[in-house]
Amino acid sequence: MQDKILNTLFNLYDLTSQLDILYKEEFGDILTHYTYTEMHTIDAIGKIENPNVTKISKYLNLTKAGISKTIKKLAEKKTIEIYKIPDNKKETYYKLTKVGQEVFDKHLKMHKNWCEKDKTFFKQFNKKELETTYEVLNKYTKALQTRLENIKESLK
Amino acid sequence: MQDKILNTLFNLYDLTSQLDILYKEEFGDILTHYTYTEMHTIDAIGKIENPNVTKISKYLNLTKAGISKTIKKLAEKKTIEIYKIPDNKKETYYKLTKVGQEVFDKHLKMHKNWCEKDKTFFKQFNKKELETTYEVLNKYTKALQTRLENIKESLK
DNA sequence: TTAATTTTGTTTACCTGTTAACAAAATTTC
DNA sequence: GAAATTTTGTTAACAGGTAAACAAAATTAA
Repeated sequence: MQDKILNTLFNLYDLTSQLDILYKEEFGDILTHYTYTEMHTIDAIGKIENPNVTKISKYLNLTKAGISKTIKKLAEKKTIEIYKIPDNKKETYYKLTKVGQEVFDKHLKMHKNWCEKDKTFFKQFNKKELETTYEVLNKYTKALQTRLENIKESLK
Repeated sequence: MQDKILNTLFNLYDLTSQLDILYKEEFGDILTHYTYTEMHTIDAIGKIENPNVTKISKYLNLTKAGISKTIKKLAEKKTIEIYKIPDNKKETYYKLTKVGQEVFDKHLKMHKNWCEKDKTFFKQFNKKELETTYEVLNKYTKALQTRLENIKESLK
């Protein structure tokens, strides 16, 4: 049974990458002009307060170098705007343009729609079942985390 | 609770990419000279019967172009050997060299060790709990698959 | 207030993957 | 058996990520 669970987790993992590919296509219209990463960067800029490269990269778990490049492309596409704050020559901030905001809204709407489907799906299970599933998954995640820490430690 | 489950799944997903990074490092020695993809290609060559580019790419869910490049590097490193079968000028086959076999064995050993830890971990749950978890995950995977199909269909 | 350190963001060189175009070989069709 | 199609594997151009080196600015320490 344990093997079955791990296998299913692997399948889920695999599915997610397919979702990634289709993700942006589901929108149609303007959204098809953005890659997966660009979409997420737009989303981050829409959600983070006074977003700069450092904050975005932390939010998306990507390097500053990577974000720096994506930002550049989005600025060229006029999806975002660059601005500076007086008395701060170091940091650069970004905000969505009108087009950027449209993309952001559509993305959000789509995301909500997706969550709605999830909600309907999970109704078939009772509280106990969901709690058990959560417990197993959560404990497994924590166990993996510990193993990971140990490996990192032993590499020092 | 459903949100908690999805969140945990996301964390698991994120963890896996970290595992990817550390994966090869846990071996030490010769294994540190191989990237994650190279390791998996070596593994595939060791496991597939008469492996060629096409078979390996299907096995690893990567494109033939990608495998073609990895193969080239592994051959340069003398980890694998290229061979042809008489009366077949089209297909090219690969096999592990002595070094390659060592890497393969070590990788296998490490993998078994990993599974052993999983086995120990899952002992804390009873049959019922594991079955419930499996059912939820499996059904969710299938539901996602269906959604994915529908999106693909609507894009045609 | 100067010096040392940290933070910020960019550029460079690289890695690993993709799609698309291709040539060569094998297979199928007629 | 010739022609059309499919299979096989390579290459080229590109996408999107990384680490490392860097300059400029801000902060901390002395």
